[in-house]
Amino acid sequence: MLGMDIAEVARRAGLPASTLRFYEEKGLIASIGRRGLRRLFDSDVLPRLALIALGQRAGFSLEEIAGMFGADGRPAIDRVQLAAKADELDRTIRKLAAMRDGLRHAAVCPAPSHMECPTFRKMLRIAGAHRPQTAPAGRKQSGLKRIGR
Amino acid sequence: MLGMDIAEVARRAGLPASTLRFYEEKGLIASIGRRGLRRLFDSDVLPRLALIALGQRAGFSLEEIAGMFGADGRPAIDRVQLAAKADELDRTIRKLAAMRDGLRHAAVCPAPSHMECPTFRKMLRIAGAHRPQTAPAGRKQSGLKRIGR
DNA sequence: GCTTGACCTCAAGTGAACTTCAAGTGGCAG
DNA sequence: CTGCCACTTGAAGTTCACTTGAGGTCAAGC
Repeated sequence: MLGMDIAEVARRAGLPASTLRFYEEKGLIASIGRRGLRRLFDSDVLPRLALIALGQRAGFSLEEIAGMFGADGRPAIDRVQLAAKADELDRTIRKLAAMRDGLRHAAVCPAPSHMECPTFRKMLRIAGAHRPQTAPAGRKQSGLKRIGR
Repeated sequence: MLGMDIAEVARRAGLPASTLRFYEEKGLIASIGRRGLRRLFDSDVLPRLALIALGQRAGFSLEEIAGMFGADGRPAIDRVQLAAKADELDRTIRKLAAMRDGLRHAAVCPAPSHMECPTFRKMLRIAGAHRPQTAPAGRKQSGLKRIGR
């Protein structure tokens, strides 16, 4: 098929065309040429978009994701970075699980107010604990964002 | 002690004073008065801030969190909403766990490129699966954000 | 009495990730 | 050839959660 146009990529990836153009501008994807004004994309853009979506879910920023593609255009992901992200993800999962259990308890808790429930207060302690004030200027952006649209 | 000033609240909560002023403006917290120009806060602002932090971690927006406080100023959180959020959190956790396992595998995978690894490709499928294009205009903001700073 | 420093207000700026808009272009049907 | 319409562009706008900056006030210390 020698190249899909942006509309087809958009349809197949479930993303608006504007997002694809935005990604191209950011260097996350590349078109293989034009037909008239229209971008043509190789079909390998689809797994690449899947990888981008994956990276986003895993908490990488678009900029970080862009850095994961080597010069050859194929993913060249640093294995150390991957392991670090996995560890970070693991810590996040633990916190979220504690949170989920707390929420679930609060949803059925017989205490008249959530504040009187020991489980709820415990959850507050977990949530409030150890916030390292490492934000000197302009959002640190190392953590997870916008997981699970 | 009849009221801490903003600096003390900031210190105890580990938040900058600007954030506290911002939260007050948004109706998330309230000062109990002034000493001169300076805001005074009751000590109950601290658990309240913990609850706000918790809500943020659990994926609620500040606006949603503001809606969780009843007229009496005490948390009046809808139990149905809590359960729904717990379920959402649970789905997110499952995805993240799959992701973590995939990342962890990729970090040690012997395949020359990640793309040639079946586990990695499987992870891509998980990540790329079923994106409901429910984003008509201007950020939906219902998902998790900024978990685990 | 003057300086200092911590607070005050209000407006504007930041950053990520997009979306929206106005104006222009290209290919194809009629 | 003309119209149409889906596409193109670059610039500007949007949202969220804050932060920063300018200019002001006030209580305490020297």
